[in-house]
Amino acid sequence: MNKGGMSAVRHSLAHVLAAATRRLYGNDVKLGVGPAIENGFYYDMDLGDKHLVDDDLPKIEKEMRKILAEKQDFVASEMTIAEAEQWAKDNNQPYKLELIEDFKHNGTTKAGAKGKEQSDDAVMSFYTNGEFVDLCQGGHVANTADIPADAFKLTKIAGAYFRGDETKPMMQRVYGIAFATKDELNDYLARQEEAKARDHRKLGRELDLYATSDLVGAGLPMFTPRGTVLREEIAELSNSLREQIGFQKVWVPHMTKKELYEKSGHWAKFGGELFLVKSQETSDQFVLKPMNCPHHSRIFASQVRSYRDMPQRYLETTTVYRDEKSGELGGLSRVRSITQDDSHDFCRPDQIESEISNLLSAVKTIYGIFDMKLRVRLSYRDDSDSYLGDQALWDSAQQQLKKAVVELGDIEYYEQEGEAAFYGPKIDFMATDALGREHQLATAQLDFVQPERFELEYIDQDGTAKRPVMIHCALLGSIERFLSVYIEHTAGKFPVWVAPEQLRIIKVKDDAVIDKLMSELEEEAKSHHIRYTVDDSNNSIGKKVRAAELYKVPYTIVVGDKEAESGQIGVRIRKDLVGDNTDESKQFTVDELMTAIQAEHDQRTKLSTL
RNA sequence: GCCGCCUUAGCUCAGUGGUAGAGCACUUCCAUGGUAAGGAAGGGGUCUCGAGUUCAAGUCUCGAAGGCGGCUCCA
Repeated sequence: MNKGGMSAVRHSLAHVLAAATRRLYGNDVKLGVGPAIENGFYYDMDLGDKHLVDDDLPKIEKEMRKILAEKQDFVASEMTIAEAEQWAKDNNQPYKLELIEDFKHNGTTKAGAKGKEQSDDAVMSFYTNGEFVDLCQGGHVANTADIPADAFKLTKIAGAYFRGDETKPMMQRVYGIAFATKDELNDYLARQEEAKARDHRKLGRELDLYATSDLVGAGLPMFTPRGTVLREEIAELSNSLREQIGFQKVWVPHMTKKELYEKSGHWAKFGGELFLVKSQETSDQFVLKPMNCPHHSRIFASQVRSYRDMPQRYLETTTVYRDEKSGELGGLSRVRSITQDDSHDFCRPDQIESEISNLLSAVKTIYGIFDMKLRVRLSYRDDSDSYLGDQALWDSAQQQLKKAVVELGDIEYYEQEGEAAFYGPKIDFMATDALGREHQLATAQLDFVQPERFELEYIDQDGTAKRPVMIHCALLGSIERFLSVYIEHTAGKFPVWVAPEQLRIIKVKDDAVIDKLMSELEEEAKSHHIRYTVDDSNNSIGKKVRAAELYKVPYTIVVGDKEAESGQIGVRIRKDLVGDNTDESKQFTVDELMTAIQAEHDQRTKLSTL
């Protein structure tokens, strides 16, 4: 196999997939596009009235293996555009025809791309393997026998608009994965299994963290006592980090007249996503707040601000409501009630760098505590005129952003033009989880437009009114989405400081002496502010230990005659907390145990000191 | 929103037109226990909802709601 070999294998497999589907379902199968993708390939097909279902995949896969065994050569050929058009018409391939037309007019088949008109003698390339002919740019293996027959698998069927355009017909996309060897395929499948086992929706149920109800509605999760501990510990961490850099808590109501968003410009842009609330008393039209910045800007504007008062830093961890399209909801990662750890920093233009610098160190600290690696993207404007605000302000702000990132040090960053919001440049943080997946969670965005729209001002040294810059920032993004990531990152094995239940006390049997020790343990746990539960149920010890294991409780103790006599307690510590050299016989006195757990609990406070 | 699949006990799931099931969980009883499931009995269902086909519907058809996968990766 030559260089870039897997890409050729995957692309060739897409052709074999289409060829096999045709053999099974006839040449009427209309073809869309069939590229190689990361780890695999897909082909978009339109089977007319026939709809592929999951059970069809093994049949197609079998046919594909037959084609591989036939050792078909991939043969390149060319046609002029006119010949290609005729070929598409003769073979009833409307989607291919559309691609050819695009090529004819733009010199590329890329959707929406603009290029130059092609001359009549321009040619397009075709590839033939066996009886299967396809318009194709190339990048194939020489022969189907070059494709490892035991290292690919069709995985799923999905609907996909032709070229991702929702005005175009919906086709059926068959996905497959493909690797160089069977071992790599199996590794990949094993990783998928691991991801499935860690799925936050599964763990959310098993660990009793959140619940949903049809009566409440889609995308509106509720948090159980355990889940609420998680939420609040994490929110409190974010709050305290921001308080350390001068942010102050504020509070705003959850509904507002829609005029606020007309003024901010959000009504025009996001109106369709707002939940409307109708007053039965007045004619006012209210909405559930979809963001907090307009409110916070009203707090800023509630007094005359001097340059000495700047910056004004507000923080609020609060829920906003957005009516996402129903198909985009799922678990905790996409919801309609979104709790943001929102912050708004109103500062002078010359304060951007120091403010950003503070926020950056808060972000770095919090992801350090979560044990997630961070990568930073600096998103700048490009030369187009789709950005609002003064060019000089943009230039200065972008320089200050970069300076703050560089001075923070020890963090990977890259710059990208054209990725800024229309209202200002921003910094996006990509966090990597334990399975190597990247998630965009924290952001810091500059905003030159809202201060303008709300006519925010402060009085400068020279007595004139100046416009502040607004910085939107969230360390976690949304608590719900963050939790979905964090649950999967930790596989539910939460560090002690955030664990909903830190200690489980299992009672062996009813007995006066044991009960006395139990009371002592409970008193001590309370005075050390440890989150504990007592299991005095009528079950076997083994079963009670198992229950504690399944809940991934960090510390479990069994209290019976032995403990009551010796005053020493053997502690079962969750495996990931002790490493490999498990010393299960380690004995503690009651006081040693409680002090040790409290120390673990307090670790967060120490870590989160900037 | 659109395409496909799914929805049966609190949970995970069997049940292919003819009397609603299992395991776990729950309750009670027995066992008084020693670090990942002790034993027995019991309670629990408008088969998501609505309409239709049929002598008969959990099962077939249509619609709604909810869930899952997907809808940018250059022929």
